[in-house]
Amino acid sequence: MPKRNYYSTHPKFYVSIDCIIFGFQKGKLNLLLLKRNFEPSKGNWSLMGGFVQKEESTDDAAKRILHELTGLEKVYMEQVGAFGEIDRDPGERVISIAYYALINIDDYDKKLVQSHNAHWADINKLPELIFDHREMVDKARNIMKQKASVKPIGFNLLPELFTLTQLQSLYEAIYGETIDKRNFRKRVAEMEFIEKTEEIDKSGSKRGARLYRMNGDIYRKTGKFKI
Amino acid sequence: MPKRNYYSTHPKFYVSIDCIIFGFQKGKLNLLLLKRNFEPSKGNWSLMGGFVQKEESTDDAAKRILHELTGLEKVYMEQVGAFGEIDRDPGERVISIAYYALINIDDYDKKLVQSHNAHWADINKLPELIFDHREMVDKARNIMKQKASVKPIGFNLLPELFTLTQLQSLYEAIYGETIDKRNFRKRVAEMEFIEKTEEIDKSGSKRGARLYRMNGDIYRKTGKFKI
DNA sequence: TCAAAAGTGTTAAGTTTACACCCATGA
DNA sequence: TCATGGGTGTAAACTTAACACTTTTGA
Repeated sequence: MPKRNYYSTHPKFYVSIDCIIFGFQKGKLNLLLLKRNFEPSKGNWSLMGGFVQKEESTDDAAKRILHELTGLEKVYMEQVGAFGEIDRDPGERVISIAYYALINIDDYDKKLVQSHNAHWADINKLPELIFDHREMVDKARNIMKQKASVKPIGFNLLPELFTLTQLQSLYEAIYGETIDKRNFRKRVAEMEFIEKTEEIDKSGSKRGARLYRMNGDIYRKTGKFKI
Repeated sequence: MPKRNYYSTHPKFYVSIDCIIFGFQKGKLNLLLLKRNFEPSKGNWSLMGGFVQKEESTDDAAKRILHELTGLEKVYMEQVGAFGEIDRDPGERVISIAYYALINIDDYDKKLVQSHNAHWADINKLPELIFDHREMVDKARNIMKQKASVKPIGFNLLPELFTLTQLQSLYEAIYGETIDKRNFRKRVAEMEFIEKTEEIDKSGSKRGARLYRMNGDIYRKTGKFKI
């Protein structure tokens, strides 16, 4: 069977990317959502999305689309999976690949985000989302939670320097449950790659709290992570 | 922006499915592989694959493609993820979605499998595979291992009635490590949905071994699974 | 009668959980 | 001076891991 025919008897599809963008602020996990200003489903809330182009891999498309919204590069992203129900997009048959991203809420380009009509929403109080975006969010959240318990990906949601209280409240938000402070700090103390710095953060309390830093090199050499 | 234009400015892609088909036999995990009798990469080993069609979801396409090879229906399948590198298929740009399947090696249609030139290969001694199929296999294996430790999906690889020795050797194959027999049986005994039957299997030993059965109804009501 | 797989409990080690008070500081 | 968040250790409960011998039976 010649090449041209082998492939060309089959149909082609639009392939899109949808991004579940996690941020962490004031003790809450948030998602960056767009109010669509185009059809279909104009005026409704959706994930940031876009179409895969000819000259890019799906991973690159996800990076591009995240960059278009946030201005960020080199962001931690993971694929969530492909969503391929026939009528998932009522406008056309589109197969979508979802990715989640973990960003530091201080770093992104606020004007760019505003210009896309995007807003942060508390992950526990999400508005209704278009299509199957809610399903994507739920799947992303589960995958992220699982991974965050076993790999130090959570630090992507924090500034470079953070207090142990911030770190704990991040993990409480990820797991959706409270954690014992003393047990938490005991575990952190055992991880050498969570380094104590000389700096003190006075913004959260009168007394001030020690700032810590994640050291990726130490982690890669020696690290066992478990929170 | 009118519907037709919004979508139609974007390119379309062939979307394929690749199936990682696990079977369990003689204490080993095996994969069902095809020797391709068509271009590209004719004569090389590959996963069973096919193209998504217009009138089917990607999940349905995966079911269809598995059925075409094995004759099986209602098989346990899970998505592994989308593989979207530009040159992953040297013949054409194809985005592939991988699924893994767990089948009982007694049940499939042997003639159909033969007619596709497919063979079982020990997962620890795989031949070289085309394209990015090896990467798909590795990812599928990790996902399956993780899931099998926490949900009773392993039973899909066993006949309806099985001995505890079979069950243990299945989990040893999945984890790639040996398990203590007494500790293993202790854990099994605590799971009410792994039911002892009245039947004895004499094929594996002179003495004979008790046969057990997985009871899905009991699991759904009360089940905690952890091996 | 013996080889081969089936079956069976106990103890030590390690991990996880529960729990309450003092400290430092700015308002 | 006091309200607020920062910081610290111990003991009990539970879970996991290590370990060896007896039973049955067909060849």
